[in-house]
Amino acid sequence: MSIVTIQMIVSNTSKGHESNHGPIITDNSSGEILCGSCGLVLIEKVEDMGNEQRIYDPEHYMSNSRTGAWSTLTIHDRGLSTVIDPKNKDASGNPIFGPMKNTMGRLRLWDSHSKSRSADRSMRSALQMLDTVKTKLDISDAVTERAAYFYRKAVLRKLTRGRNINGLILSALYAACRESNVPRTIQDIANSGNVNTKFLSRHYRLLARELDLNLESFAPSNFVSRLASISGLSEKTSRDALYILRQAKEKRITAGKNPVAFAAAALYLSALMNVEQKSQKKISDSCGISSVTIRNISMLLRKKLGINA
DNA sequence: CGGAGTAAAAGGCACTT
DNA sequence: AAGTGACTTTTACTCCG
Repeated sequence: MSIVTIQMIVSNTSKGHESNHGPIITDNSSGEILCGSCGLVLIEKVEDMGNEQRIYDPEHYMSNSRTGAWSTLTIHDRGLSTVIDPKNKDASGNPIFGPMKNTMGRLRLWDSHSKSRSADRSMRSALQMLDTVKTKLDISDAVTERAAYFYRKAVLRKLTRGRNINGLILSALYAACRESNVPRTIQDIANSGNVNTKFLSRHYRLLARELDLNLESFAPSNFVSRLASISGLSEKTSRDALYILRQAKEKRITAGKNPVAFAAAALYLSALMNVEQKSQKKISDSCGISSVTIRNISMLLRKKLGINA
């Protein structure tokens, strides 16, 4: 589909939207088309938003790409802003003197004011938070973009009014992780963002409800390698734990329960079988699940899967 | 101490009033 | 907005080897 076609569709469908919209942003995975200046979702479902040409190699791609740098959702103005150079030099590098110097100073001031005091000041702080947490938890750019997208959607729905920005941006990140199956718990994200878990889960529920997000919970197996390395368990043990979890999945006994708890219990059992026993308490301490829960779930696994350990 | 087990409290969820 | 009930998890405790 070409840009021209998209613009035709946009002009036909965007009733109530200003006709002078900015660059059009497309979201290939959800098939949405957003207005680049106000973020309004113009079209909800579009088929085949991929590049028109087939891509054979990077050079070929670059020579066929029609656009400049990717417009990114994770910079508050999508990387389109300009900054007035703080050095008092003109375009050819000669110093600026006298009244012109004062004018430049005033322009710079206005420029920075427009950035820090305008309506998107909160957007800046949100995206800054997103960036720090992304770095702390080693989350990919793709997932972070997705989080920024959710956040922008939340802003459009006016969910930010009177609400905590950190709560929403962190929920957006958690939602993006859930969607992309990047195993980060609410607790992980809450810790990195210096907010408490209850606060974050409250905001996440709000976001999920308002944006009609229906995200699957993580599979227990996602957490096995991480827990194994925290608790210092062997490769063999985590492989066996994965095997246990696969059986548990087949028996459909994991639904509605904390996936981390299942991962922990499976590791506990497989550690027993591999004679590198860790006490329930030790595992519980390192994974943030109570020893009672580990006990209960490992009992459940023993019963349902016939494990004698 | 490690583990099994339990009662009671707390938290979250869907649904109703 | 408060209440209800089914459900999961935690807290705090006892008992056993």
